[in-house]
Amino acid sequence: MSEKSRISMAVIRRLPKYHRYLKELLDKDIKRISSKELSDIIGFTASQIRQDLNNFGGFGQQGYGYNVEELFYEIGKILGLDKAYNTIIVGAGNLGQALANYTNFDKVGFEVKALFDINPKLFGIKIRDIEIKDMDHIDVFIKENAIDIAILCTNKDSAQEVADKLVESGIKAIWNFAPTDLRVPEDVIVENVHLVESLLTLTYLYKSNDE
Amino acid sequence: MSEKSRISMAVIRRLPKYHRYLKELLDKDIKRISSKELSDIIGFTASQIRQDLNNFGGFGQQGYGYNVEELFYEIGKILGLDKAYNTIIVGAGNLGQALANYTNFDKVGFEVKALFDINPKLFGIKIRDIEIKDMDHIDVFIKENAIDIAILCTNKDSAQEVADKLVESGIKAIWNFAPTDLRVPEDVIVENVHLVESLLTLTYLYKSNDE
DNA sequence: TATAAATTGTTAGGATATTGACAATAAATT
DNA sequence: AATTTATTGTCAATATCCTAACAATTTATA
Repeated sequence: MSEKSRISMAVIRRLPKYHRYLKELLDKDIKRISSKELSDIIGFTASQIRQDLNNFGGFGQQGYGYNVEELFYEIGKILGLDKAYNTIIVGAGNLGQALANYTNFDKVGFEVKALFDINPKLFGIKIRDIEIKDMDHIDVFIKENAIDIAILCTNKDSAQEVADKLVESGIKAIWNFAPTDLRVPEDVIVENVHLVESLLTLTYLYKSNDE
Repeated sequence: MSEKSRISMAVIRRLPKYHRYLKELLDKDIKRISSKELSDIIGFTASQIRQDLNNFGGFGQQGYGYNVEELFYEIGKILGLDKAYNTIIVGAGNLGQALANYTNFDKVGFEVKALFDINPKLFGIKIRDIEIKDMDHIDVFIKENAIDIAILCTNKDSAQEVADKLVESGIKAIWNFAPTDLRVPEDVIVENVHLVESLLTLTYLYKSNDE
């Protein structure tokens, strides 16, 4: 059961960024890096980097720094990238279809097993070999295909209803693109991508920029 | 010029959420709301709500609460929604095209004036009357159409180069969907939507959930 | 109209997050 | 081999953010 995490969300949200930058270093064949050097490229203070990493273990070595390959691997493991994830996309509108086409997720081990929609006209259509299926059969599909993550791309009005159905079917992780907040049981994780909120943050900053 | 903002990012990122919830109240014809009631539906503490709002002025009234319509309007103004924005989408791949189709932005006053790409096969194609144009002519278009915001949907490798071009053309606000961090002058605002980072946050929490 | 109830704006206190400093230790240099 | 340099992990100090409390004031009730 969900033991209260001692790691703050601030730290957790920085982890993927470490992972991304370490991947770039790895691609450039850089073998080692100090917190100071990493600070220069990633923009966090060296102190913060050391403290963040130390939440999970002493990956570095005094006088040397961090081994890039090892650290990349370790952070990947912390993020859960030591396993592959089966996902489905619920809502096969523009955004759902675009995400089905988005291959950046594949790279890190996410496979989209199917899209679901309520519109019969879409049933059977394939996006990159991923078939759009009838929402009515989603619960069976989730169980038979060991789906870990549901990517919710419906409109605002259907989102909660669909989320309820996903939870009933045993889904424990929802990546929510619908512009609303979902009510789910405690043991279900929801990560929101609220595009409009992001855009309004941009306009706020844009506006404040020349005041 | 960019006077140092006294409002913390934590507050700024909550504003769009207030705006969204107030819109819902407005749609339900609710005329007034107290910080306590808002707290119950939005999930922040009443104290935080009052303090957040008070950064921008005393919108409430003792013994009464807040007038929903007024507060919605005021927060909209704070977020810069008292004007319309002209935008372009740069990179007409799946994501770019999906965003061109995404009508949720229109609702709050954003108009996509054109898409741009380097692929000649796409030139002239229209998404909802929005034409895909040749990237080579982007600078002229930006100036002639008073573009405020560029929505960057290229791949990682072209992102910086394209951003440079946008900045040269006078763009001061970039909504970045490319999975990389952009280097831009101080007076250019970048708001990132790093989908992979969001997804990895989800897997982290998912994994930690049953440990 | 007088009193009670509701609710804000704001101050102060507490919690959390970030940064600075440094002893401990490894690597590099002489 | 001894000395210098680099760099971590960690503790302490600072800064930021959030919550609790309450006087001031309005609304609702008697």
